[in-house]
Amino acid sequence: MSKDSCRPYHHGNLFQALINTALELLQEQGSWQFNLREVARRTGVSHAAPYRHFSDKTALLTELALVGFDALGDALSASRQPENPVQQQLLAAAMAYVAFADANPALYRLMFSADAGNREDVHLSQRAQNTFTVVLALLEQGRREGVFNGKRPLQSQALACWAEVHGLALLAIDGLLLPEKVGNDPVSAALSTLVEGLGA
Amino acid sequence: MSKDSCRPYHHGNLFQALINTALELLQEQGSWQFNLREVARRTGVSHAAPYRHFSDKTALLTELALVGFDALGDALSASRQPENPVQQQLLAAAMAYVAFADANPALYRLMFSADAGNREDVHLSQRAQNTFTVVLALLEQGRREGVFNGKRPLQSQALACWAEVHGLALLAIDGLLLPEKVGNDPVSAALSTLVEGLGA
DNA sequence: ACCTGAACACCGTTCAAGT
DNA sequence: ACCTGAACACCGTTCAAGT
Repeated sequence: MSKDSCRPYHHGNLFQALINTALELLQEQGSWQFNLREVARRTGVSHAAPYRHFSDKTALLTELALVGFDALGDALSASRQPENPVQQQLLAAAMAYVAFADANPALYRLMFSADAGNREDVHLSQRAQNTFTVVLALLEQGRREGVFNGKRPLQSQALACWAEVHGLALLAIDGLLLPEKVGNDPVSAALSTLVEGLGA
Repeated sequence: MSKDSCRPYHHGNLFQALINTALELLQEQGSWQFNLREVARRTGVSHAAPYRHFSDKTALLTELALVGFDALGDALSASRQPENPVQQQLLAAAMAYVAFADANPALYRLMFSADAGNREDVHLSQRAQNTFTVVLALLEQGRREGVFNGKRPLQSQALACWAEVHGLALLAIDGLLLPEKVGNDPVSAALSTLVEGLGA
């Protein structure tokens, strides 16, 4: 995309290049257990170069997770169809969510694993909370329209939705959603069960 | 517990001793990213000794996951109170489930992470399915008693329950259930929302 | 200002020996 | 039959130099 793309870095933006390579490795190896040395190798720099841009392997992983949350946010935005009834909107958002996780399993896992090196990174848990916000908005709309009930606190219902979707995403990623056992569209079926509980 | 517990292994059952040490490290470090060498060290054997009992670090991890599933099964059994109405039983089982995950975060994560080295270990996914079975039984009972509806296929409802509980467990583990935002008992509140969807 | 090469400590794994 | 010690390849990280 830039003027001379034969040797894009070495004095271009190695920062981005490293992130891209790392995303590739994440996808290929199915986990964040790749080595920094190979990231460097694949990017065409010495194994010490990344340390000029990331203090740590953990720092790289954190950056990847942030990219992931942005991408998830974009996917959810893209799936929005405000002209539909709220139930359908909620379903559609949930399907888009699970589809994202299914398409980027290692990235999705990384986003949520305090396991990695993610510790209590404020940025991360805040972005995770943003996902939560999307659900909240739809639930509020549903209540205003009288489609959803107010039996439970709004926050509880939102949490129920998020947990459901998060759980389905992870079960899907880990190959625990066997279609023979659970029907050909387990996700929408399971979600419908939940949405019924929200009905007025 | 055996006759001479001063030096329990060296010629006792090193197999079990290694597993126990590994479980400790798992709990302490909060992830399966400990090293085999330290497991050996803490167990009082050379770093090569474990390879006499486990072909691999992955093999050890798989064993830990199996232990975990057994423990989870025990926890669920212990929480059974057949005299209560089904909704309460379902709630109680779910609470026990989340409590287990909360008490053994790293172990619970390991149990479900294809991430580790768990690959498609048949034993594991089968034990995971067993958890699923418990839910199925309760749902069936609920239907027989006319307390739960049959709007959706049984399998879908069971999946919805499992995903909900799995999702809550992981959100709890990863510290995303902030009590200020979500009430003092987010889990039971979220679950109630789901159970309402099952009502006849 | 950014990158390289050598170096350090450490880990997973193997294997020839030891008891 | 089970364990040890040395050894190998490899990784994360650092740092003195290079441009």
